[in-house]
Formats: sequence, structure tokens, C-alpha cells
Amino acid sequence: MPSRPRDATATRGAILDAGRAQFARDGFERVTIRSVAAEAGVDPAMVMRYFTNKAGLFTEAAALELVLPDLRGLGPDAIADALVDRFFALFEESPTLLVLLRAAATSPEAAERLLGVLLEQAGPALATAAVDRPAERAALVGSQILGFAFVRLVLGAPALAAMSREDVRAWVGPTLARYLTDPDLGP
Amino acid sequence: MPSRPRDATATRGAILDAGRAQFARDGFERVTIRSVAAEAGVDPAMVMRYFTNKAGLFTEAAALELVLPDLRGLGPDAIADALVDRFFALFEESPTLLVLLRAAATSPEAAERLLGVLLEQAGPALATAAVDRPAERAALVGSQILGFAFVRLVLGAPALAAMSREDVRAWVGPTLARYLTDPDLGP
DNA sequence: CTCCCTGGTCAACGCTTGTTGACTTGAGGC
DNA sequence: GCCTCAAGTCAACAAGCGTTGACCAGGGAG
Repeated sequence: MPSRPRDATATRGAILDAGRAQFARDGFERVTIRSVAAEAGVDPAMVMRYFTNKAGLFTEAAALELVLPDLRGLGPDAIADALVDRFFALFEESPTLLVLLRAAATSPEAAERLLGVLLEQAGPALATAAVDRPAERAALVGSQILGFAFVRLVLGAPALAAMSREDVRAWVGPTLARYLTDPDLGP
Repeated sequence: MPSRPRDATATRGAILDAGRAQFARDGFERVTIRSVAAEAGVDPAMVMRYFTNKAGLFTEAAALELVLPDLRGLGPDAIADALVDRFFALFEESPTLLVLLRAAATSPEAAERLLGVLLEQAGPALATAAVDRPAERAALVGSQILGFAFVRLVLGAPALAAMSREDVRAWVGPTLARYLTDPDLGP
């Protein structure tokens, strides 16, 4: 056994990383504490020590801050580009949003958390760019972003999976811009 | 005990209905054969008798035919209205598509099935209305429809959940129309 | 060197799950 | 009235799960 040096924060981090990776791949229920511990090279009891629960591990693995850019004063095209770039980066830099997206489909708690992210983080930021009806417009932007991520990353549709960041900008950017700024939209 | 009359097709149907309802509410893994049997008022062994497997029950509960309308010769607005109406009805008349949407998030097999529905059923029908790049345009339409359903039905966002069919037409119809028919879209 | 606290191990528990096989019951054909 | 086969019941199985508590070890402080 290599028996790594004893380091609480390191093993805690290893468990959290392994958990996040598995939650992103398999959702909540298919992930077992034993499989997370195995991937982290750790005893299953360590998971309980640091996260008390499987739910506790998930809660921490799914903690998310969108940190959206300031959209005030930008034109429709610039808004769209900024949003596409930010979400593109968000999905690339960490699997956290994918964790939440996957789990939300089968867990009411996770769904509520993702809805909270949408309403409390994305909502206010997007509202600053909406010409009217900010709740509807922000939710529609969220629906297109999540739907795109779902079909691209979860279903793995080739037509969307093959798109580069520039492609995504060109294809869905205008939709996001219009959802926020088109005054003729809505009933 | 009321002891209903012995009727194979009736109990089979009761099991299938209960299974579909629970899969639509909870996804695949949270549903247990015992809970389905209980809701159907039947012994758990009956589920195995008629569907051999939990997977077999799911396969049958998730069988889906979109039956999209013929879009050829329609203008952009008519195309959008027809699509919104059809999917609105699809989600209302049966929980099957919701079953597939929920399960796809955590099961590769279900994801492949939903992707198959998208590529083999929605794809060809939508391609008849696409000005070019039919694969990309059809997938984008699918992403917006599934994303809308996800945020409305799974997350339960109030702004989308409160929309009537006419509201949905007015808000997302133009997006669907442009994804298919806007010649300036894409890279 | 010795204490002791923290990080880590181990084996087991109780429970639920999918699934099985042997059994019982009911109704229609002779 | 009885026989038979389909429909339905019952109890149990093996496996996997989350979780627990008692135990070991190792390294810095005195």
C-alpha cells in the first residue's frame, strides 16, 4: 500500500471530487457511498465522517454559484454572447451544474435547488436585461440553456455535441437575445 | 376483499398504468416493483409475470409515438403553432414523454431511447420544414421543447407553469419557427 | 520515551430491493 | 360434478444498500 500521508482536507477533497464526478455521470440514486469511496481510494466510513450522509455529500457536491456577468448597458448581441460564453465555461470548468441538472429530474429536493439557482441567481442578473415581464423572459432563457445542455450532454445528440462555442453562439445566441429584449414577444 | 374478477388484460393494464404514473413522478430507480403492485392493487409477483422485469415494465411504459403533423407547405407561424399544439397535447394526454424525460437524466438506456425518438421520429418530420442543416435545426427545436418541459414540469418554475397553450405559442412559437426556417441562423 | 488526539480501518447491523418457485384458487369445457 | 389450466398468492432468497460503533495507528507535544 502506498499509504498516502494523513491529510484530512486532502481526503475530504478527494471524496468530494469523486462524488461530484459520479453524481454528474449517474445522478443521485445510482451512486453508492461505496463506489465514491473506492474511486477516492478511501474507506466508505470516511464519507460519513466528513459528510455525515449521502445527502450531505450531494448537497456539497451540488453547491453552485453562477457568477453571471453584468449585462446592463449591453446590446442584444453582446448579451447573448456573454451568456453563451459564461454557461459554456460553467459546464466546462466543473461538473456541478450537470450534477444538479441530472439529479433534478428524479429528486424533488434537487429540483428545488436548481429552481432556486434559476430564480435567485440567474433571475436577477437576466432581469436587468429584460424589456418587460422579467420572470417569464428569464425562465425562457433558462429553459433554452438547460434544454440545450440536456440534449447535448445528457442525450448526446451528435448535431449539438459537435458544436463549438462559436457555433453555439451563432445558433442559440439570437434566441437568448430575443427572449430578453424582443418587445413583440409574448401574449 | 372485493376480489375483482380474474382478468389478465385488465390487471396487466392496471400494472402498466400504475407503473407509468410512478415512473413519470419519480424516475426509474425510485420506483419499486412493490410500490407499483400496491398502487395497482396486485401482488408484486404479477409484475414479473406480465413484464418479466422492472426494466421490461419500464420499456413498455416508455413506449412513445410522437405522431407529428405534416409540416410541408406551411409558413413559419403555422409550423410553430402546429408544433406547440402537438407537444402540448402530448404532455397532457399521457405521461409517457415525461417518463422518458425524467429517466433519460439518470439512465443511459432511457437517454438513448429519447434520443432515438428525437432523431427517428421528430427529426424526419422537422427536416421537411428546415431550410438547411436539418440535423442541427431539428435538434435545436428538440432542445427548446424539452428544456421548456423540464423547467415547467420538472422544476415547476411558476412563470412557465402558469402559461396557457396560447401563452406558450406566443412565447416560444417564434423561436421554434426561426430554428427551422431562419436562413441567417447558424455559423 | 510516552501520551493522546485525530485520521483511518474493519466488520457488522438492519433494511429494502428485485426476483424466484412452490403453492392455491377460480372459472369454463367435458 | 369434475378437471384443468390460467390467474393469483405467499414466503422466502440473495444481494446490495446506507449507516454504525468499536477498534487501530501514527505523529506531534510534553
